Amino acid sequence: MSAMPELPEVEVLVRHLSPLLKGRTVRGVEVRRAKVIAPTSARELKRKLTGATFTGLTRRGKYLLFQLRTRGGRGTVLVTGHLGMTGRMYLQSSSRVFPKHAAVVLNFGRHDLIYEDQRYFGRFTLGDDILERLGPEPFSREFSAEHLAEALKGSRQAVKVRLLDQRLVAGIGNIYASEILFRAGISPRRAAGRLKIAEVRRLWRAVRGVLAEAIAHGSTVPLNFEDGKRRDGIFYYGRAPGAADYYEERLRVYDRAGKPCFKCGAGVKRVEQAARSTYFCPKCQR
DNA sequence: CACCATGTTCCTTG
DNA sequence: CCAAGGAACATGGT
Repeated sequence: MSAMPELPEVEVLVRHLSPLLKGRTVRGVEVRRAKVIAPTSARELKRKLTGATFTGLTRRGKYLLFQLRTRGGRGTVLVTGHLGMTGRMYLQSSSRVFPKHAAVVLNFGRHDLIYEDQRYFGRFTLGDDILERLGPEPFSREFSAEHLAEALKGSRQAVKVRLLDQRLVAGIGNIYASEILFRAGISPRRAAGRLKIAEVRRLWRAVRGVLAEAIAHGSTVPLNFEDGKRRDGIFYYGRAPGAADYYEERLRVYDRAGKPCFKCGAGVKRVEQAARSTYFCPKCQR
């Protein structure tokens, strides 16, 4: 399976890129796919970024937030990035030959920041307006068990589908939604508003636990974005670049239809919810 | 060759 | 009006 960036993957990437970008000044901006910067125009992006210096990179949900200082040092520039399903961002030595699906390239002189995206579902836009639509960060104080209970209350929607709503809590995607419900021992098909208090608490703990473990694991895998082959070693599986046979399964249920549940041995099931795959153990998850 | 995969936004239906 | 579901986006893998 290839890599789909959800909160943990973006967090690991941000930790990796942040120190590499800090202090670098943009010398050139190449937009190869206007779609990913819309509604920003290429002209505007170039004008704002050229000569600006990176001061910080943070994460909000699955979004990356780039912060820069303008040439004179007076103003600030914000750029919001999203990796969609197939986006990658990495720094490499400058080259006139860009990767096939390079969408935006920032040149720093001897190095380039490449944003490539096979399907161009991601984004790289000026401003941070989009972040206002997001609910709380899962590790923030604001995301409490009470907040979760309140957000689920009265909803007849399946709890799995609710977890994907970025206004409820930011950063959970289709893969970790299944993983979280498996850990919580709750069926993805349960109506969100029907969960008992104890179940909501278990779910809340599982959200933090699953995401935190994924970040911790991803942080142990050395990143190597310049080997030209696998650029997704950090995602979901721990596979260190150059160590082809090091393979550690991290996912407990996702993509395991028909295989035995790690807890009880029963067969993992796949169902479709809101046109997305959901995996769960019908015995462990009620 | 037909179908499936991920995330987000937008549109339609109930 | 809101909830829920599905399509569209683009590409490659099976």
